[in-house]
Amino acid sequence: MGYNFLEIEEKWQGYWAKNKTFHAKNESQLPKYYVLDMFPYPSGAGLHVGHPLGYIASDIYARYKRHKGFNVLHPQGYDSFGLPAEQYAIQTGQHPELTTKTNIARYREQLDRIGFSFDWSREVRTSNPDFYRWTQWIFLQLFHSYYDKTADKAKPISSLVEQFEQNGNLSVKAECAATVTPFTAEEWNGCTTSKKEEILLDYRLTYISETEVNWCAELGTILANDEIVNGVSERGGYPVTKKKMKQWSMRIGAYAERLLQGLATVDWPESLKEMQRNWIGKSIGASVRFPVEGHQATLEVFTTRPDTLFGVTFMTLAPELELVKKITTAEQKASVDAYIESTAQRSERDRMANVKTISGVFTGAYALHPLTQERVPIWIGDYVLAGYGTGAVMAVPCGDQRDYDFAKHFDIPIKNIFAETDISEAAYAEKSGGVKLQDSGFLNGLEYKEAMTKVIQHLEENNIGQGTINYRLRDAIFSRQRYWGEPIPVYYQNGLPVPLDEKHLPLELPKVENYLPTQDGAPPLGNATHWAWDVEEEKVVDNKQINHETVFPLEMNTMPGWAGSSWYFYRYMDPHNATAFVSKEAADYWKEVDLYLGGSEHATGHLLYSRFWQKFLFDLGHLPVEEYAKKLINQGMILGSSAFVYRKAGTQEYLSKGLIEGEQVEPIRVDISLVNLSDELDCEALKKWQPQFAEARFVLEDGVYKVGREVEKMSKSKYNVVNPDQICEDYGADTLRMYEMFLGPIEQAKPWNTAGISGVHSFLKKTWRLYHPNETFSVSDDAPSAESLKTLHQTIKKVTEDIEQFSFNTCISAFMICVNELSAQKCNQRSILEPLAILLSPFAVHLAEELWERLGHSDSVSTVSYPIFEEKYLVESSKNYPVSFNGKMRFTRELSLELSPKEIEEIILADEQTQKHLQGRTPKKVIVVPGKIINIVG
RNA sequence: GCUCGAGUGGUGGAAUUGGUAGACACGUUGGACUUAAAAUCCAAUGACCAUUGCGGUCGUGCGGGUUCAAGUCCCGCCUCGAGUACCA
Repeated sequence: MGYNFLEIEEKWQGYWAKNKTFHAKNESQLPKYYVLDMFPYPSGAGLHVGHPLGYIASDIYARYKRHKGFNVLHPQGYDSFGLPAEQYAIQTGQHPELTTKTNIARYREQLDRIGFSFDWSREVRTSNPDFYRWTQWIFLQLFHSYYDKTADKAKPISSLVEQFEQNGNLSVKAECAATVTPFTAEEWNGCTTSKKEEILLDYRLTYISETEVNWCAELGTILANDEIVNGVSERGGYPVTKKKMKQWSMRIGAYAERLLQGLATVDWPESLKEMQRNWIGKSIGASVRFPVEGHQATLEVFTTRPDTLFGVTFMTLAPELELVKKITTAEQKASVDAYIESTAQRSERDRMANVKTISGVFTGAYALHPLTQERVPIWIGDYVLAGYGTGAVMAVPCGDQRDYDFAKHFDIPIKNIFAETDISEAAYAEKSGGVKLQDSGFLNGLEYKEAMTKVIQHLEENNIGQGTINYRLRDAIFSRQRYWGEPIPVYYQNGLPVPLDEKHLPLELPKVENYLPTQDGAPPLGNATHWAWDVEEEKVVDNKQINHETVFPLEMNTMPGWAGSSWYFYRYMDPHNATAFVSKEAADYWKEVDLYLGGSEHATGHLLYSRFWQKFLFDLGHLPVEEYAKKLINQGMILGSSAFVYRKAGTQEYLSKGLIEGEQVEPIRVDISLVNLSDELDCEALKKWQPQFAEARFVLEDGVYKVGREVEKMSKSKYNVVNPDQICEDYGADTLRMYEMFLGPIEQAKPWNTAGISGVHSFLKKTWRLYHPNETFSVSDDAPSAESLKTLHQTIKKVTEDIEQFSFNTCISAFMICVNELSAQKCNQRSILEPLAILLSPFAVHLAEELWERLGHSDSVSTVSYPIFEEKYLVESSKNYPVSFNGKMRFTRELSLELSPKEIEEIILADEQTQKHLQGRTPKKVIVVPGKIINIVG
């Protein structure tokens, strides 16, 4: 009877489904543990071997925690709204709802085959109305809230209204739009309702405003900063330009400081935290106000170097700034307009490519230096970004390289305020180094640090500026001109958004004929005929009924992909709740995610937005903790190994890899299924694969055609996809699971290489044979040998330590050593083999179940809580046994601790160098290996 | 440019965190079993020298340093990967 993995795996997958083995309960006396995977986008291509890597790792840990006696929540679901799902639908010409459904079914089939211990009764899909109802609900909470800077938390907007009614906004410290002007209580109370609404919109945590956005015409939508990579869209790689549009945004900036501080409290990879810190981009400095000569206007700038204020010789504004048009003089108007025009047309990518070229125009206007009253020319230049700070800088060419380059380029004077420095070649940008200020009025003779304090104090006393902290993090744009997303639950009355009442949720996505995105940015929901809100009937009605008195148009933008994924992990706790997004009891019991596994590509997207929503919902008292993921591990990507053939330029002749040296060849990707494990190509199969190879002639080396290899991302278009189903078919899911873990550390990116899989597979066969020594199952009830006990205990120790540290590759090595040793010992004792089956069960999940059953148990091994995983047992069993050597000094390192003083002396006397080193002192501990002293302590 | 991270056999990767470098696996070579193949088992496998007997020398990207002891710590380089990109 051999190891029939196909039969065994099918049997146990059926058993788990039937018995709901992995069903987690919300009531339990056991301690809880929540293991979460980042849920997948159900794209059309199905899973490749890279996708399950993280799921396997988290599954092992979840199963391990169950054995340790925890009530484990290990759910799975689908992020089924958003660009990837929609793009696939567009490509295949099918409705996204349909493609999403079929894709999910395919994913589920593939996932089931790998034997995960997910509790599928808790499955969520972000595109289900039951789910997005609560996404919309959270949106409404944000709409009805503002950020109180004094209390440093979000509060209901009603409490802001109360303050306005009593004191206006003069004493209110709240996060708001930059354009807010001060008003008194009288002024507020005198406002019309719609004026009040307009003002409140500047304070709401989600708000609508005219903003400069990243427009991607190909995708027909705007994109958030984190959806743009290298100036092109992350998805598809299409060009992106700047465009002004009315958009919903999320005031994530209000949480910048807390998002930064919170990182210190979570166990996340340092590199990922660093990415978030950089993205938030905190900088400390000052705001300084420069009056504009001959205008009412004041130019406010942010600078990290207020100490260099006396070095200002010009100002630079971002060309997009409104103020530019107001202050430009008649003579300069033509050139300024031309410059504004040319920068507006440049795509993001052009901008990035031309970072080195210096461009700008003088506006003709002058600012007055707030300390010296000198006239300072105002320029515009595209090296100043409209979106950062106030979109204006005070230029100090002697202290900043960009200002220096700009000044040199346009022949603007440079004033050196740093004593004894040479700035003939470059600016002096150092902050330290004992350089003193000169030509700087009351700052003369001071160094960086003192000058900073003194100048900020001076600015504040004279009301020309103040110490300020600035963040790079910008508010997140929340509207997408796409069909496949959550409808935003608002309608428009008098041009102002009015939220729906909670009781009307979900606002369901309407059916439309044409869901394709448009080039001009008109949302596809514009095609919906049934998309108006009747406030009297309180329901969605036909567009024809819009009358702007009782029936109003509904919002046509939808939410971005990150909306649903920003809170889904709480829905798993209580997935069927119809009255709350999660019940208080469920949230209090499960509390937070204990272990979160996913890729680092979400560092500045999902992982930041979800922390923002978490903090917001925490502020409002809906959630028990401020950070939702205690520990996070990034799994590295599994890459593909593409295969190449080399066509001699202009011919049908294909050269084997070793023959291309010095030849003019063109590498062409071929499907990796046409290549065997030794990189040899099946030439006949290639001819049939694609017509372009039908006439191919192959030039062989050593009788075979060798292909070239290159490691790159796994993708259908690169013909390098390895399908997990095929691996399961050939070797079994247990082999797949163990091999993926054996490949290397989980955090590391690594290419898939099927060549090594036989090692893991034969390990499983060997394990099987351990229980079936003569082809039939047989274990003995005799007492185990000391040797076998030692092997088992060493394995328990090593495996436990390795699982705790997520070092699954070394853990599997330990299993291999264990089984090899037990085989050599001809061990067949139940008292060894039974614990071994349990130990193996998080890894070889199906095999362990089968062995467990054969050992005579009627329950599932997955649910067994066994003392071998308990520390008490572990400590006792983990004592190291002496290892004997045939030398003079037969000690293990552990034993050397027990050397008597006399023995230590003997060892020292035997070694001249040691005597010299010790100089008569007596060591506490001596560590010895055969023939050598390797450590002396004391 | 800036910020992280990494460089170890033919290959993937270990190394108790300063203590016998190369665990485990793949690959390769030889052997056993077999009519044969597959499967399985055994042995060898960092390089170089020696080999009837022991053994020896060099070895963790490069160059220095600390230490009885360095893949691991410090200083200076080189290469690769990731993130970010005029952030004032």
